Amino acid sequence: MPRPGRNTYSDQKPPYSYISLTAMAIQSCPEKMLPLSEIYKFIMDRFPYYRENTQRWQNSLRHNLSFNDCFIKIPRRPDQPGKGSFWALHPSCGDMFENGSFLRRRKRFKVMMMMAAQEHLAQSKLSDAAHYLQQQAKLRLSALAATSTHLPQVSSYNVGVSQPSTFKHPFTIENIIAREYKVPGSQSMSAGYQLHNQLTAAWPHMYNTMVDSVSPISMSGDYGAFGMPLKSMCHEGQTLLAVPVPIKPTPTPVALPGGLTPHIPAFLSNSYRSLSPMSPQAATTPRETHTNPTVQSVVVH
DNA sequence: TCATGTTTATTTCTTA
DNA sequence: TAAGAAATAAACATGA
Repeated sequence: MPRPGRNTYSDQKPPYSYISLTAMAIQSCPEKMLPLSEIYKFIMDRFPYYRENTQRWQNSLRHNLSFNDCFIKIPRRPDQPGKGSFWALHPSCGDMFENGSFLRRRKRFKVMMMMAAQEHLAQSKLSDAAHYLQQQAKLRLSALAATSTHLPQVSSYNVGVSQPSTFKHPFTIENIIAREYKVPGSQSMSAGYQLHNQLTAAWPHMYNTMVDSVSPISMSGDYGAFGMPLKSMCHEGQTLLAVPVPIKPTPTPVALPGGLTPHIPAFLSNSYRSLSPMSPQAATTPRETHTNPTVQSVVVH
């Protein structure tokens, strides 16, 4: 963490968007989910810039949480009294910032299922939308289960083991944060894995049942395919189909306005180094995710 | 009452 | 220059 003074975040706006700041906060905690107040606290603790004009940026941050599909709201359990819900990262949004810029994402992370359903309807007027949605829900469940089990491999990077075939670019949100915020027993867990646990813990009777048995899933009522209350998993009119769109490389690292060398917070410094042309990761992983796009990560949950 | 959450509108900025 | 992402503002609803 930079010390207060000139050219630090005390008097400069950090080169991170609210989305990335929020993602950092969420990823920094072992549970991979935080209430709004804790997200505020994380940001203010680490970025003095945000200790002022709190009303302004906190409103923006709340807007981002609601507006962006990369954030999902997790209701508190009855035994977790408190105000507001927990916020977590969508399991499929880990490579949002893979171009190295925390200021702008490659493409807005969008979840869509209703849109897909509508398109489906448009193409086939005879189709039954409810049946279609039900099938989508089944697919999502299968994919979620798969995601939850394979994602942890991703963070093997963090513990210094050799790269598995599922190696993921180090410049992902989970990798950015994980290095510095390793928590015993959780350092090898990815957001997706964590989310699985969150959901299991929060709604065991729904989640476990649904994952275990691919029985027909009702898309009506209060709960969705994740065993989560539907409203908490998707916004109205949105879908759960995660479709980050392919992007073009943006190899240049983030530079602060005025050509200053970015003063990287300690918990990000490793990631920044990984952007260096001399960095082994940067040198040996020439944007493999372009060819692998994101789109391959299109999650038909 | 206040924190939280949603939504809409507008402006600014970056990138193709 | 247009499109899209992000920032900002504001109105409103809800719940502790």
